Order: sequence, then structure tokens, then C-alpha cells
Amino acid sequence: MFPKLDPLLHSELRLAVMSILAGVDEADFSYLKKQTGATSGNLSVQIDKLTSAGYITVEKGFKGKMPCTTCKMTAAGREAFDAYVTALKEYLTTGA
Amino acid sequence: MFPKLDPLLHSELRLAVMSILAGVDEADFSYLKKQTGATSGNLSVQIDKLTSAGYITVEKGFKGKMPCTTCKMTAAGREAFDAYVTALKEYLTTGA
DNA sequence: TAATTTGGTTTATATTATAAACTTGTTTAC
DNA sequence: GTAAACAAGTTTATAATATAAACCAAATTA
Repeated sequence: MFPKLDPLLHSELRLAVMSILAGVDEADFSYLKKQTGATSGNLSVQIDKLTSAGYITVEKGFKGKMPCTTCKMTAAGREAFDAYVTALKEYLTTGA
Repeated sequence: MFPKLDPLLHSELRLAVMSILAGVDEADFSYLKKQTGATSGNLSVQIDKLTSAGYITVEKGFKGKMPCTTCKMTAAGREAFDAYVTALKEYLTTGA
């Protein structure tokens, strides 16, 4: 009845990051930080987790002289996100 | 852009409980346990939290000779649930 | 009447999210 | 030119959370 929710996505900040990446091809650290309102530390940690899970890829480069970390959703990430959305709907529609 | 999600509802088990109660007037402990697949301990704790938050009320009585704990969603709980669903939608629809 | 089941609660543990502190390098102001 | 402030993160510590394990009391069954 209630499907298990992917714990990697059932997290406010990680979900926000995935939501952004789902609609945008790629986004850098600063952009994600501004959009989510998260602290750098928190964002850094959650990006790591999404990367380890294979849900996103991270590319480190420079924009001018400044370091710039760019994130991109993977196919696996897209699948997981879609599955999560589907699963969650079971919880949001009351049984009535 | 991304509204804060009520942490009391952003929990797999509590959300499942609220989802059930949203559609059913009232439900007892055993029923909730069966429907959610949760352990008794976990369910007990989460019911406490929802009660403390004023999202549900708990009535302890007997069904025959057996103790029976009945849960019911409050108006505040309903509001919180609706607000949570609304907020969550911001996360589920990709920005694209 | 001894063992098992029902219906839970309490307590302990392991995970998680989050913030605080720190690092490296770059601008800007003096 | 150098000191102060800022950008872009990372690492580490802490606080909160979810979950399960252990426990308890009463009722039922063997």
C-alpha cells in the first residue's frame, strides 16, 4: 500500500537539488546554493551523497579564475526521481 | 522558491499514518500497524509525536477486553497535511 | 497453569541533517 | 605591495531523527 520512499531523495535539500537539476541540464554550486537557500556545508555534503548514489555527476572546473563546481543529473538520477514522485503520490492522495 | 517542509510530516511513517487518517475518520493502532507495515515501537513513537503536535488525537479504550488505541486526525492536522502536500508539489514539478 | 499472543511502551542505537569551523585562493582597499 | 574582505567549497562536530530491540501487562489458548 505504502511503497518505500528512497531515503536518498526523501530529504528536503537533496530533493530540492534534484528538482532543480531535473529541469535545467546543469547547474553550478553557487546557483544551487542561492536557489535552495542552503548553507555551503550542507549543500556540499548532500551533493556528495547524490554523487555517491550515482544520481548526479559533478565536474570541477573554473569560471575565469574562480573554482566552479557544476552538477548534472544522470539517467539513473532521473529514474530515481521519477520513481520517488510516483511513490510519494501514494502518500499524498488520501485513501478516501 | 522551495518552501520549508513541515518536518513532522516529512517522515515516511508519520506521513503514511496521516495519509490513512486523512481518509478514514478514525483508525486504531493495530489497523495502522498492519497498513503501514511498521513495528509497534516505531508506530507508538510516531503517534506520540503527531499527538504532541496536535495533528491527531488518541483515545485509549477497550475493544471487548483488549486495549484499543484509536487515532483521529484533528482540524489542525488536516490543515498541516494539506499545506504539506501543497508545499511538496513545488519540489516534485521540475522547474522546466 | 504454562506457553503464546495481543497491544502496546520504553529505551538504546544507528543514521541523518545541519551548522560551525576551517582551507585555499581571489579581489579590493589602502 | 600587503592587509582585509570575499568566494567557493570541504571537513568535522553536534543535534535531531528514525528505527529497532527489549520489555511489560493482560488476555487467550493448549
